[in-house]
Amino acid sequence: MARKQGSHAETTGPKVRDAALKLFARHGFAAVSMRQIAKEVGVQAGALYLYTPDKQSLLFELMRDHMDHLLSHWQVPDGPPLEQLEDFCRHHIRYHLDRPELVFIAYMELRNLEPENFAVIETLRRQYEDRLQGILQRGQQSGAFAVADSKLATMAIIAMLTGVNTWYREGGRLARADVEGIYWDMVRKSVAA
Amino acid sequence: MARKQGSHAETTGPKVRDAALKLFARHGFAAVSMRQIAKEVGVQAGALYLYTPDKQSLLFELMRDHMDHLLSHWQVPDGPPLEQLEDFCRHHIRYHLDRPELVFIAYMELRNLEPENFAVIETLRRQYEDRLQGILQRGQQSGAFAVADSKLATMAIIAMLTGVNTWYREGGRLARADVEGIYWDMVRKSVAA
DNA sequence: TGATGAATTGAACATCTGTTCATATCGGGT
DNA sequence: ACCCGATATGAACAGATGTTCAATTCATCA
Repeated sequence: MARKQGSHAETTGPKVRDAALKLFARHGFAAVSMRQIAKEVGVQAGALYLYTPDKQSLLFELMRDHMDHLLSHWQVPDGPPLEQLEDFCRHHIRYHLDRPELVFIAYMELRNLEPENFAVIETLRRQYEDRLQGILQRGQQSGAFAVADSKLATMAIIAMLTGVNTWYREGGRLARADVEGIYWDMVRKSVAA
Repeated sequence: MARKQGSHAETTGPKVRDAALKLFARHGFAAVSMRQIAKEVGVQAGALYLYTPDKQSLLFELMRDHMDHLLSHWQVPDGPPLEQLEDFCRHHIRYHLDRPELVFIAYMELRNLEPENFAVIETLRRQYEDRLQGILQRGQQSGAFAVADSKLATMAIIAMLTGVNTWYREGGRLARADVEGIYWDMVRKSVAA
């Protein structure tokens, strides 16, 4: 046995990525073996190394691409701080509910990154936080918000919004739009002047 | 070689628990081997089985004891909902800042629990959430709060408060009391009528 | 049709995994 | 001083781990 029928790098490559995403999210990076990923793809373990230099890179690239996309997918819009904050909150929830596995990995597997990789992800995450903090600071200056500490408020809001992924289930009691609205309402009030 | 000088079950038992706590928090359950735990304790791997039936129990008992203690350490006090909520928030932050490792494990290692163990921890966690939800519901009825959905608000508040562990560092810019006060202020406003 | 390179296998590597157990030594009570 | 149970060792188990590589088959283009 060797090369399989219908085999293509353009097909197998994404499959490897998807399998890793699914299994890392479900069982955790450390608990998933290369052989399990290979089985999910429908290939032998050795073939994975045509698509990734090693297991660590599989995790790192998943996280880096996620953060890159998160940052490029949304910019702070023009407008008053209150509108910017609403846009941030609604986008954050929508984006996170659309990608529960990537979000889960990005928050859970930081400690499994090698130091250099960790530093890269930390920088990207920090950029995202800084956008929110900027909004809060400008709103504080303009009198639209009353936040005692913009950094703490940033962390508090992000933690609160990201938490939606721990309980939201498709087809549950609340629709996405409801969730979005209720969270935004809480955030709005929490920073209100 | 066999039994070591100064060996005592009352000494080694807690050491095993502490080593597991420290290493699980730092590297994750799946990434830590029994031999690493043994090394941290200063003992051979086989000796660990004098103190735990297996690795899974080590994790489960850590989590169960944590949740038991969390529940017994605080009850909803008498008084108006606003005061109950403040007590909850301040206690939650204090309790969590005092036990960063246990908290981290309790939130990160749920998926590494075997189904029966997971069910036990889920029940305990649910009890804790229900206390907060009860406060919010009573406040809603009395007109003290305006929460669109008490379950969602419960999850939002707990996520926000627990998030303090991701960024707070001892000796940083803010003292614990400051953090407690600022978080409480945000929560109070977020549910305000 | 034939050749070339891309895609994959399957075996092999050394090392690590959780757990068990016969054996040995230590601590404390008599 | 002696003994027994508590406490530990260290070797052994069978299997899993990430990764490499020669060998092999397939897809594609001349």
